Amino acid sequence: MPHVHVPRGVREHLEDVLARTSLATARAEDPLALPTLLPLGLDRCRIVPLVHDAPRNGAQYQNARRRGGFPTRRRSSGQPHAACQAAHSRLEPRICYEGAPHPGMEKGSMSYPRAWIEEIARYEGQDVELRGWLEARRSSGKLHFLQVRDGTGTIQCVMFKGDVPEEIFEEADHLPLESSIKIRGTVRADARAPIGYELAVKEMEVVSRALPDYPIGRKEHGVAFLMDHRHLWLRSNRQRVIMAVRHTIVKAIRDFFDERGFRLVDAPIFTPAACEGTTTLFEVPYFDLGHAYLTQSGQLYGEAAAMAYGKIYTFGPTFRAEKSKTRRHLTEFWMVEPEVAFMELDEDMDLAEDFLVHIVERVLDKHRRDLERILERDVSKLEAVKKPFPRITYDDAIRILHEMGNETPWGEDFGGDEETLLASRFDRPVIVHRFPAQTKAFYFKRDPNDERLALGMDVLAPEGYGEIIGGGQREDDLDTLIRRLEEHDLPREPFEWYLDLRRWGSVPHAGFGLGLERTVAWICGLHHVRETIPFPRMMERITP
RNA sequence: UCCGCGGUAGCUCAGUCGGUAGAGCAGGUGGCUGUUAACCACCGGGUCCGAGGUUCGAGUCCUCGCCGCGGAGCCA
Repeated sequence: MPHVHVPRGVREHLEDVLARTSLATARAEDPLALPTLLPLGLDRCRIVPLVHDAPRNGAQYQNARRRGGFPTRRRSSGQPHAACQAAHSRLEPRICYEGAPHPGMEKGSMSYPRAWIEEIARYEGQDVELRGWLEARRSSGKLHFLQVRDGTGTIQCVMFKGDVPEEIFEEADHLPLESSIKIRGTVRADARAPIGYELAVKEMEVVSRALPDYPIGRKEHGVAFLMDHRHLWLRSNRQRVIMAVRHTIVKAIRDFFDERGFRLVDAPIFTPAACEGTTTLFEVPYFDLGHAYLTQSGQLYGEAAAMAYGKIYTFGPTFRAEKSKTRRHLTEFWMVEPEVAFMELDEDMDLAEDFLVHIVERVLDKHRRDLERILERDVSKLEAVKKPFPRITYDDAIRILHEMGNETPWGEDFGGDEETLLASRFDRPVIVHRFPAQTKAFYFKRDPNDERLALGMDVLAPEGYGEIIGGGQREDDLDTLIRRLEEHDLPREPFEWYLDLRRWGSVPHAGFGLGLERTVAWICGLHHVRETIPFPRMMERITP
């Protein structure tokens, strides 16, 4: 077998879905890769069509097939599966793994197997039961188009007057939107259907009739209204995709570190004092000990863990009581923070770079179609996220800003405007390093070549999404660190344990923090981070 | 905390110079066998954010207050 390239991500994706379900459907970016997937145990693959795809890969597909590269499942009749034939003629191929029954394929009502819309292609020509919610209805007298959503997707169900009992047809005409239903019929491919498949309805059963006034309509809504109805807004197609991308990013983050041997260490949420001192903390009563604070960073604990286990990451919620009312801020957000012993600033930047490239690749691999079609994201902007990222010093950045007419004086930190300006000079994330020490927290190590500078680095996302990563090398000398605490006017007592890390086997070490919500907003191309988390917590919003 | 914008039907909004409160969607009724945010006809739907003021007359002008949104600072 000739050497063929396995597209990055396909293998991981298949393994991922196979771990989750035993019936997997995955896209193959490059049909030539299929033969190499066989050793993975995918020897029972078949090709199914994606009807709504443009036939742009048809020629490539045909070519691969002539070379005998495609495993094709045949029915017991010996005839190629109808879906395979369709794929052969004009459509982009999909890999479909046939294994043990899907956990969701438990027997549906009345002997119809239950199907999920996400995998509806699998059931073409078969009778199935869908369980979901009535999302929209278009009616044409003796013909209803019922748009049904089951959480994995939306499908058009076609109900002809003669095909169902009269009272069911009447019921379908008046059933309020968002009523929950079980609907049974035959899955068939049809170019007129929005997703290429539709259900020819034979039976419908109402599980719960909704009130007639579902608040979220088919037309536009204001942000405030939608936020008030966040619990219902999550049902929309757009929010479904955003939450799916968030999930993929979380998984990509975990996989990235797990595959590199990092230990996951959970930092506490209740902390005795400020980690960085300057920012505002949420204070909560704590028994006889007075007050505790909600963590604003797991980093100090991450450093302790790195001294114990070498390379670690923390991943959890973080709280900031800053009165920030901007599109980039939440009071509760998720942050992942790797920390590595014996690592210095340059390697820290290498790690951040590999990390972001990995995340973007995984999202593109899994969600390219949804990003383009539902979120209207320009994915070419994401495809540009390749190594190496430009690395500029703070001094360079100031020089560039001055060239562009921004007069930020040396020594000041960058605001949103400066970040956007800088990022606009590059087509991929840009790393800014070696900041003036006074702009950074007490624990940053100084640049041995210039005491005014801290060995910190920020990664600025393109397109004005701002700082998504902040990190750097930590001060590892005991006496210097004690001096820094004094300079920052911080109490020493709560930091004694932290100082211990420098008393017994101190080593150079570095790490960074990545804001999950900002990353999701950037990758999805969202205007505001509040859409990236199911129930955002903001300065003036704590419900729903 | 500061600066800017806004608050009119269930939702999104229009409302001219101060002169009887409007549209689309949603809801209801009827029509239509391939719709794609379906379409067509008809119907119901209002504390114009609140309080006070100017005026013959205030959704509209003025003052104060409340709420929301965006931005700054700070940060991921």
